[in-house]
Amino acid sequence: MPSRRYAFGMPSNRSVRLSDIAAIAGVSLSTASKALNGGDRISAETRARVREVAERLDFQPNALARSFALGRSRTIGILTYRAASTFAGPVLIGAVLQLGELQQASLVFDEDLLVPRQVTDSIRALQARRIDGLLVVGDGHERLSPSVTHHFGAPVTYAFAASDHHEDVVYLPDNEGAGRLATRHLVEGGRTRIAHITGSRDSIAVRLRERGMRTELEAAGLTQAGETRHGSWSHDWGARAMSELLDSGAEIDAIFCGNDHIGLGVLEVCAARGLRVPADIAVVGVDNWEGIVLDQGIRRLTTVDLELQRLGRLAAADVLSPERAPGEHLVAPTLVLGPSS
Amino acid sequence: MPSRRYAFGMPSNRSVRLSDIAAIAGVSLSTASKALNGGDRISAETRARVREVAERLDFQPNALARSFALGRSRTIGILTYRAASTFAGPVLIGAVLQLGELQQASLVFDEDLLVPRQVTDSIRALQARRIDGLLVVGDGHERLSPSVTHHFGAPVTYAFAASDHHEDVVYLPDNEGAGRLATRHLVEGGRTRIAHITGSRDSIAVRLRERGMRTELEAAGLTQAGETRHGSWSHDWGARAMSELLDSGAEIDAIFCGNDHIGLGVLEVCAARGLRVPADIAVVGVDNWEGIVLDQGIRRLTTVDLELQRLGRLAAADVLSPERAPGEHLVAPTLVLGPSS
DNA sequence: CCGAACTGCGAAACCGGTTTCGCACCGCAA
DNA sequence: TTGCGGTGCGAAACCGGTTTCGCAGTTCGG
Repeated sequence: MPSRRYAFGMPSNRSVRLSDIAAIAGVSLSTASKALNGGDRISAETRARVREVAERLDFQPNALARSFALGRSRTIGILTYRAASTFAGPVLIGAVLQLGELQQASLVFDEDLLVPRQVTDSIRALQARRIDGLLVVGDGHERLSPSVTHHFGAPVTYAFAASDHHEDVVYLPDNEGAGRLATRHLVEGGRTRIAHITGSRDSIAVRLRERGMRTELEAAGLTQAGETRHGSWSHDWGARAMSELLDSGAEIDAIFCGNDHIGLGVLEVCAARGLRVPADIAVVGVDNWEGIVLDQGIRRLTTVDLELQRLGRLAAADVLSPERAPGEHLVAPTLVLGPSS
Repeated sequence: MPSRRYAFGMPSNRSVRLSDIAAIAGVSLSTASKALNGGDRISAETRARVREVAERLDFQPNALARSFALGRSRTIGILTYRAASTFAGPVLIGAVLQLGELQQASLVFDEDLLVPRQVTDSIRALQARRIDGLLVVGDGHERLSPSVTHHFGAPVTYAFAASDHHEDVVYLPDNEGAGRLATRHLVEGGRTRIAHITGSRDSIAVRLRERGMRTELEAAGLTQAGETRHGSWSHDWGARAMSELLDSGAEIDAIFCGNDHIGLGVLEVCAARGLRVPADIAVVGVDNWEGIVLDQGIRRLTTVDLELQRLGRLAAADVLSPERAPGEHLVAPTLVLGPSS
């Protein structure tokens, strides 16, 4: 961002109104409005004349007046649950950026969806602002979000949150697809002895990723190398599980890790034991924890990106879409290649 | 988020208007307005009666009509430069959450501030929406952002961006303070031989953090252990620099790392060489890359959090503040304790 | 040649608040 | 009693668009 000023007019003390355009073009207010908004029952010449004048005077209709007249605020409400968290953050950013591209403002309330009193207040505030739609951003689909759809006349979409009402429109990451994608990548790389180290069995995401792995292994006619090792999402767990796995004498040529913390722990053990990655062992994680890498040489792990930001964008676009399909929409994950496979 | 519905009224097909309140309370529109908005020249009894009616009918003034009448959109524009990046993201999230708490909508345009054409379009769109203020979110203060302040009648604040106009209101992380904070923490822990491994000398942040370290060392009557090692922000560089440092035979009991990638690389080398952390060597990073840790046992590094989200909040609140002080505002970093010190 | 249908345009209502300003009424001092 | 300032309230203007509907003029078919 080098120093630079943009050639651009100062904001005039009194902005151009539609009535100014009408007067100069020699037509009435209603005709000018129709000319600019593409209404019918107007001659081509008149339309052209009005548009020419509007262009010349750099007419920008007052969005406030327009919103008032049309009853549409061009604002989408966003109800988040711990938006600052690692995973909800990208969803929120994607949503807000997408809405901006669609010229929609975002009104974000971050509430604990567990506290009805707070949610009630937020809902009232959103209703008063006459929002054109609502996006509910959760914290994954480990738990169900209470449906708020029935409070609004405007469309409601759930992102990264499983609503407890099955007719709601819901966008979720495809965890099972992530398991398939990682496994397929390893299989296509010629790996045949693939182990799995992941988080707690209580997590729905863990079970879905496992299932995806199993599906893909079966499709390839392979069996998993040993039992899945369940633990926590931490680096330490990844290192410990990997050590145990190696100590057990299991023959493995690849590890699918439930997330990148675990994956980095696995990498550390490989380095310490002199195993070459990816020559001896390939490692794939999930989450793209290392993020968008600008500098070269930072990324260490091949990983599956759940595309949370894109999920936010899709869900936000959905709120404004004329055709909305009820039910769950899974967002396809992508493979991010790193030096570990 | 357990399954649960909120007791709450359906949106009525026709919402309550101020005229309804006025009619029921037996007063005129203007009186009703004054009663609710706290205007003067109205008796206490009338005010109470009107308010009671409004309360009873659950009156919520139409925000669109109000905005139109007052000419204030209750919307703040946000102009970002690569909002999806690792560092700008938290700033944006903080800003958006803060604005929500202040009942302000956010209109976000993510543009390449290098391309005047795009910025010009965004500025026009923001002007047309009659935004009440503008927040410009940059990508740190490595480069100057072109000032757009003069395009708007509304207040403009720069967050995580150094404007090229010195009278602009700018919020930046206190990188020098981060260097001081990390160093002081090590000194107070009894460390006396502190080395520094960091990123490229070209980076302003690198130089500021170095300066902070130097200041604090001098205050403690210490000297830095060896020369600062400049490289990249990567894990690999951290590991390599640490190995070289140890091979050189330098006596050190602490490392201040320019960021957490480097810090984690350093930790890995310590583990490989059998150095006990923090007994033999303390390590401190910057960025809080490991983020908000919910599970126990995930964090490995003591680090300095630059409080980017809080920076976003402060800058957003500043836009709406009646008293805005021109110039740079530095946001104080915080120390996040981990097992490495 | 006449009536119906269609075309192009404008007067006016409407969206729902806020704010100005004038009127009626009151108490109080001269 | 008169004059004056202050109080409580309401009629009406205003914010700047969109939309309805009616009128005049034209075309066209019978």
